[in-house]
Amino acid sequence: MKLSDFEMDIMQLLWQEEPCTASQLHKVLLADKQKDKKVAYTTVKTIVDRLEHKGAIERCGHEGRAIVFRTIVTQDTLSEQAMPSFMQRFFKGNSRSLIAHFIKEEKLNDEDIEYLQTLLKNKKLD
Amino acid sequence: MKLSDFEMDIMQLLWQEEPCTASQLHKVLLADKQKDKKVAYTTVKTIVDRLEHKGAIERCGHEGRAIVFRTIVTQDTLSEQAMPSFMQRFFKGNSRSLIAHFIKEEKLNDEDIEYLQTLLKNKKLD
DNA sequence: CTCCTATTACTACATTTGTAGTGGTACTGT
DNA sequence: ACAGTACCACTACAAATGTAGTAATAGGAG
Repeated sequence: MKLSDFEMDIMQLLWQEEPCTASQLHKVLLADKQKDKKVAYTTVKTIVDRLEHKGAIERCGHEGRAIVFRTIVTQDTLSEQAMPSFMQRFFKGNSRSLIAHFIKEEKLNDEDIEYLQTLLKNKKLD
Repeated sequence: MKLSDFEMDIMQLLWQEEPCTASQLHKVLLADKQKDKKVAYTTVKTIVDRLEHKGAIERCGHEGRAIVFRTIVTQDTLSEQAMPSFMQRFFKGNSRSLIAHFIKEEKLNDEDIEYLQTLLKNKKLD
């Protein structure tokens, strides 16, 4: 399943807020600082419709007249599908340099670092 | 600068092969095992034109009648731009779980692991 | 019960993307 | 010098995407 950027944004919200209605999603989107972009309710609804059509989400009830949705696919499923091609495009499939990039560029606190170190240690033992 | 998937593929080739012409890129694409997909020369040329138009690459000479291109933007520049939104979409900006995902899912040999461990150690010292 | 409003289903449309054809022509081999 | 070919610039077009309007109506407020 391939989702567009905006579709992924909505999925992101749904994973956090589900089950919820299209207008709830719309409100969350508008409330979201960080992005000044305003979209109309119908725009969100269109994306929700497309997600439903693609089988990424489904109806699971009503709230008044509004339809309540929940996700069908998990975040992991989607990222696992998207990851390889993403890697390919940006790091020629070299996972080491991808991970290195993130370790260098992203903010990590000591706890994060220790957690990742543990992961690496376990990986080595396999 | 936002590049599409196919545009990124061509950039990938260019970073490896530059400076080179559209037909050289086409040949490399066709030669590339892994993908059975065949594209016409004109398709590649169209993408090259679009990349030029977007300012991602530029002409740097001729080879017979053919135009030789080279990249303008670097891989780092592009991935740095793409990364935040990618992270956002797939990992809600949580770099720790992104890195964890890759450590768990990707193949890494002992040398890779030791390299990454060193990086983490240095990061901690900052 | 009636009216207002929030929602829905549907339609619309400009852009971007993937994909390729066409017509013209600058080189190249003979 | 001529023909063939490879390459260019331009155009085309369907599908996907971002974005939103419209008509109809179910539910809630009074």
